[in-house]
Amino acid sequence: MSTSQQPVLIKNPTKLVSTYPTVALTVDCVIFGFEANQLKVLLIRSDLEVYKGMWSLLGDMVKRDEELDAAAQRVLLQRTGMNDVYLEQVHCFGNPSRHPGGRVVTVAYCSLLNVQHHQLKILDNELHWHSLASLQEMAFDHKEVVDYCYNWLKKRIQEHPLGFNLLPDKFSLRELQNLYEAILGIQLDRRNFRKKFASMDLLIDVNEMEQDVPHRPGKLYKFNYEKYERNKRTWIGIDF
Amino acid sequence: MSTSQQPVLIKNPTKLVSTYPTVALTVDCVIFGFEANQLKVLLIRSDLEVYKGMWSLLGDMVKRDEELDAAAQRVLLQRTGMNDVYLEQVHCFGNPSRHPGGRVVTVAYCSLLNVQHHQLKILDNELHWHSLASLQEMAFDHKEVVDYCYNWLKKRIQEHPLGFNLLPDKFSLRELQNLYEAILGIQLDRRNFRKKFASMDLLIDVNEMEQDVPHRPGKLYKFNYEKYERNKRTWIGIDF
DNA sequence: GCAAAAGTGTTGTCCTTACACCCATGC
DNA sequence: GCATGGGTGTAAGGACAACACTTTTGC
Repeated sequence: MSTSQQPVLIKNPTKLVSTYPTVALTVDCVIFGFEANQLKVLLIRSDLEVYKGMWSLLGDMVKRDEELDAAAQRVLLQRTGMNDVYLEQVHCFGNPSRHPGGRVVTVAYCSLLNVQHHQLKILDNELHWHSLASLQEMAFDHKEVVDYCYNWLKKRIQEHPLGFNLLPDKFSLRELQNLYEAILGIQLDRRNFRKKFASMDLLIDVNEMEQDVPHRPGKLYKFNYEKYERNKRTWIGIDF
Repeated sequence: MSTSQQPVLIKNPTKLVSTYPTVALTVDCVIFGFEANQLKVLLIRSDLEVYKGMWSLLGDMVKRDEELDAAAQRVLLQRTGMNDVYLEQVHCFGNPSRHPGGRVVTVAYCSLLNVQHHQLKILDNELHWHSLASLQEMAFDHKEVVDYCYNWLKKRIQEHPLGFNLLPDKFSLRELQNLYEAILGIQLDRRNFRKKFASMDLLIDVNEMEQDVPHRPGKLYKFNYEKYERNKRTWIGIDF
């Protein structure tokens, strides 16, 4: 197309676009949560017969004239009743045969939710938190999408304070460390971990203690989002 | 849509997909190069009259049943005559009014080319290397796409040895440092820069010297891709 | 001989890692 | 009193930042 030598200008862009093949476009939300020391992902049962019994991401078509980000927000709202959720575009998946109903290109969005804070208000299609570790076959290419997003998350959480979205407002250092260990799949030294966060000086001691733990209760902290935003660095690294 | 309470399975996915609105889908290639100590980007003149005179990225529709990655490769081949080029998906842009001809969603791909190595064989539509610094208004939302990709590049180049794609096979440390300074827009200490690369031990001394420089010639090096691939780390950081 | 860039080392600081003991609480 | 995790400090090594002088080459 348009490899012409002369600068022949196209006067009617609409006509040009009408010559393009079109595809169905969807968004899929990969919503991570954390509970019982396990990373979870929010799934529903696929309602396609070919994928009978398999789990599926929360997805839907993008409406005419709808922004992609807005579509992802809408899907989340419609499926779970939650809004005002942090959501990031991760990748676009366009394998021509990824959907049995014809070509459907999907844009994957990722979000991290506090399982306690966001009660699921809608439970249609068996919406539930599924353990990431035990996730096997899924509908469409959704396993691939989840894997991609999980890798994205592992990298992302080392550079940005996303983890705090997965915890209660007030959390103990142990909970924070468990979160990092669960997501990254590695063991971290407790003293160094605490020292690290102490030196960052981004945790606010709320002068409260854990309740109902069968051992010495730990102090609770909040994340200092304000200070973090003020001091954001432009030069990157392992840190945040 | 499918917020039904009962598990009524859909038997005909094709019929379902046919109810989705469809959009035109394109790929746009943001090709960075490096020349005369400046970061450049490969552009053509837009052939839409509404954008008369403005610069545009190398883009084209995605064909029916064409992979997104393949489409990006094809665009690059068709526009420049180059193939076997490293290309990465960066972001999907779906603003409903980004194209004057109707809704066109585009997936941006980024590549980094060695300007010397890849002679432009096709020069249609005034294909040329444009200085990134002097880039002003562009057709469509292409300025936004370029800015996004440039930010992506700055981050990416700190974590991956992409820079070597922009240099000749054999390069001097000065050239390498110039590249980093140009891309990141900062000054780096020469001794520390050299020490850093020396300690990484990923450069092969080819026992040659620069030619035709009006000063003391520097040693030339090659990047040790093999060793890099062997020792890739899984734990990330500023390093690579 | 002069201009221009190549090449090279040291020191202080900070960050990271590895590692072991006492403390507070629930039961 | 015992089990469980909370809380703490130090020493060594490695990475990074700051800094100046001599050398080689082209002209």
